[in-house]
Amino acid sequence: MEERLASLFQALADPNRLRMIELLRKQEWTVVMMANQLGISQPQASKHLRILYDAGLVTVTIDANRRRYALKSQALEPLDAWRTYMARETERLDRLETFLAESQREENGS
Amino acid sequence: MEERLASLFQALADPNRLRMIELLRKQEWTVVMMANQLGISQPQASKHLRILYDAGLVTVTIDANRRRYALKSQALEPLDAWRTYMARETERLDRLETFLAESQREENGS
DNA sequence: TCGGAATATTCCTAATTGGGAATATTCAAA
DNA sequence: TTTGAATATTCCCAATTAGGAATATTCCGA
Repeated sequence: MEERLASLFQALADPNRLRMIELLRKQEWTVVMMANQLGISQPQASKHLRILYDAGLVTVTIDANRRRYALKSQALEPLDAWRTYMARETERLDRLETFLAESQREENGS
Repeated sequence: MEERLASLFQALADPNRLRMIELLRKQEWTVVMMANQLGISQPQASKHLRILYDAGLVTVTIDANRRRYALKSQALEPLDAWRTYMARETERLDRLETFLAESQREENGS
């Protein structure tokens, strides 16, 4: 269950990969473009993009000598769903806390 | 910059910690309660809660012998902000892609 | 005051990870 | 066909991490 979401978070849990994803918002990037933009080595760029690919966060288009990496934006949707879920339950918690606090005051007669 | 968000994701990048946060939606939990609920050892529960605490995701109330851990729900807000940011730019990208695709068709005269 | 419960911490180990360096592969261009 | 660019992969190392076991500390209740 949570393994799936945890591995999504794991893929996002690196500054360079977050920067990659943010760059991919705007356009497709090749590995070397990405490496230059981020100031990291080409192998590092390849590795991080591989991790994003394995996590289903990007797609690859083979274009002759190059690979064009693109954002698979719907891959971030589980994150939204989780936040919605959390927000809903947290709201319920807030109501519960209010209720309990009032009950407590009544019990204590104060 | 992204380091901050990356470390938030890092704190969430573990199934047990995700489960903890989900349990904390509903009520406060002590370490032993949490360990029993998740089927993990007490030290493991302590360690994971410590990580969540260091990430600013939970608060601790010292209650005599016990610690009551509670969710600090606003700590998840940067996540929402990032998603909003990403969604906005991605939408722009979608429009750009449509535009480029049309330009391409015009260039190719097809 | 003493025993037990609740908790955090430390030590250890196996696994994972980020980054560097080197290299193999593929493909386009000369 | 040869050269160079683009990319992925492998090997290596240092750092981090999850989990188990043991233990120290704190505090409540008998």
